[in-house]
Amino acid sequence: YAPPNLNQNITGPFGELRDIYKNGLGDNRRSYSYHKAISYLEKLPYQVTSVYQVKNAPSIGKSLQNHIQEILSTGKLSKLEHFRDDEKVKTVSLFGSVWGIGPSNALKYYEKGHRSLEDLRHDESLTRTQRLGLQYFEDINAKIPRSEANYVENLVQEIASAIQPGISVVCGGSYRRGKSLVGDMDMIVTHSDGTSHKGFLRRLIQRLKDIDFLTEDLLIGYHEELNDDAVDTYFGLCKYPGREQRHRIDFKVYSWEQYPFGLIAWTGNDVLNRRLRILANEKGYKLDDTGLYRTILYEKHKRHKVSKLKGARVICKNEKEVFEFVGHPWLEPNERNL
DNA sequence: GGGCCAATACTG
DNA sequence: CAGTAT
DNA sequence: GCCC
Repeated sequence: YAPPNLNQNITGPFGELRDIYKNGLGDNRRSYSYHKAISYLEKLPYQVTSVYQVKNAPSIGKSLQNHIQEILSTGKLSKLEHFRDDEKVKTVSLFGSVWGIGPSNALKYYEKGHRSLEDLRHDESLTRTQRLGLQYFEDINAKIPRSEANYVENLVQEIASAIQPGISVVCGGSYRRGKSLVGDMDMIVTHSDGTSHKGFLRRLIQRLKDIDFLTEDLLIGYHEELNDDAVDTYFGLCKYPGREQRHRIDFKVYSWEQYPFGLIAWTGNDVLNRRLRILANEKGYKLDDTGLYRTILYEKHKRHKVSKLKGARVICKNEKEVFEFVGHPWLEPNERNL
């Protein structure tokens, strides 16, 4: 799945702005607006040659229309040019694209006088994960061919099965959505007997380190077996035997009951996740990667503040039932590139 | 003018 | 607790 | 940023 994208002249600059707002300025909402517009534009079956063609497009309002108009008539986008010329914006945005460095620390490092990733490398105050993010900056940012993700999915499934028969490993994310290139690998793990997933991640990770597949840890979250709804999590880097190139890989282990929700959440895309959660909200439910729950309005005595709590869980045995329950038309994974 | 997904978990 | 990430 |  690799749509041609006939509007790269527009989505290119928009993509840069999206990254600047997200990584440099920490403005996720504005970044998300560009994200949605890009998503819409890159799937158009024709090239936009006049701003009238997007007059009524969803996610493209007054401001983005003006941007498109400017690109069509001048071939450039002054807003972006301005950012490009702004060393502070440019640098902070670059720093913020390092794994482990967010907008706040990106600014902090800039104000300390750093101007390049090389400068950053010499800073003593980097945390362990920031150092890793920096060390493998190129590797982490490199797209992964679909074939390699497929190989990893099979490899991990095989090893997982050997440890615990019946374990299921699925590679989610953009891989499951059918993309020909993926950013990272999101492995979703479960077991149909409802209990064998407990404590499994620790064993899997150990095994994957033994064979030199997992190389660096970024985040580990193992839980006690008593805690039923906690999700064991692992973020890290991996590589192929005989190769040094690292890839970002995540593991999430769900109970059989949570599995359909985990699968949806980790398959995405994020636009769909938000849409589903808003729909659930409107029906008086809360949706996340572990389940669908009745919303309980909880009136705090002080003030008129009303907060929401998770109530009774709705059982869904597969993704379809979740879509159906919240009232969203069913989408195959490869139709979820919204 | 104000909401915009949601909850959790790690790190320092 | 603030920051970061998913 | 978009959309009520």
